[in-house]
Amino acid sequence: MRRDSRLSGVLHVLLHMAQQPGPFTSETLAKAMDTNPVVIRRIMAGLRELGYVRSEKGHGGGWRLACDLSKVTLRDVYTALGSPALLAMGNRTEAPGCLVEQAVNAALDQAFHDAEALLLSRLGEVTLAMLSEDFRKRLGSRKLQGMRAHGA
Amino acid sequence: MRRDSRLSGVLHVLLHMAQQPGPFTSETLAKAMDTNPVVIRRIMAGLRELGYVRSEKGHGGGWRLACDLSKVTLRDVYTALGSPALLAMGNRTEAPGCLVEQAVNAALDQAFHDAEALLLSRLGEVTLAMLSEDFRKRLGSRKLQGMRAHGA
DNA sequence: GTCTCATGTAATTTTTTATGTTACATGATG
DNA sequence: CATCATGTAACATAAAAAATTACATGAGAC
Repeated sequence: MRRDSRLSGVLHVLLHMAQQPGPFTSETLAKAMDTNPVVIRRIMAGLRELGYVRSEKGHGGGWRLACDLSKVTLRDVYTALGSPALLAMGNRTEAPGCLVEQAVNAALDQAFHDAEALLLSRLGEVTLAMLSEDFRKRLGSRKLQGMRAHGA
Repeated sequence: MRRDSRLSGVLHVLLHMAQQPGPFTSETLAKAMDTNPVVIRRIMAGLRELGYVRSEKGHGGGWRLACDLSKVTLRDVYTALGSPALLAMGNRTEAPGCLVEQAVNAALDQAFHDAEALLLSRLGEVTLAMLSEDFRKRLGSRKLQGMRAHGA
């Protein structure tokens, strides 16, 4: 099963943008994510509709954060992507006339629903600000490591 | 994201087999599941290795249940399929040198892991016998409905 | 024995969907 | 008005599940 990495990707972009003020062109972001500018625009379009980012055309244009990072959760970002499927498994067929199928679907749906609810709940607990904070902490650690490696 | 329906499919087959003793040919099962006999054999192969079903060649051959339905959980069946991916989303890349990527992955992995654990736990709570029981209950309801429809 | 039936499995094709790419329109700035 | 950047549609690519084809193997039936 191929796994959808758009959420991971867009979070990556947003955190990079949180480190510097300036506007970022799709091309710049695409290079940082090792993908294509059009892919960036496609992903960011959903975020813009919800007001998380802004875009400007022409000279000096590009993408800019337009939200309070402490107010936006990973779940919000997920929603901005169009709420793609969370689970890799599904029922063989909806609208089953077969009673066996109904029994199977009922059992699986229950388990699937619980797992999705938990996942969404977890995503709702983490804000972009928390991620950014985590990133800075890691940055600090790496700097220390580097100093130790050079004999400081 | 295309959703893997093998678990749903194989449960369907097993429950159908639980309703009658006789051996079932791959072709019969395939027809009931509206798929191809080879797909059935492929799916059942994993179950056979774990001893949940047996197969016999030649005249009068076919597939037969070989386990106590009350001892086999949906999680066991899932494992027999080779434990395919449960979640439709994943990290953009493993082994990330980028610290932003590390921060993002850490947050997502936590949420993903929790959801997977819950799903597996739920699947482990349901046995094939329970599903079979649920099916019979539904069968009873439908019969009653039919009788009412005919004015009984 | 050999004919038929059924599984066992490799190889190939189809289908679906995320992703990548090309092309061109629109708008903003110097 | 020339350049830069987004906005999109249209098309190409890639990966994986599913379906299909083809043929080998083994087990009764006659």
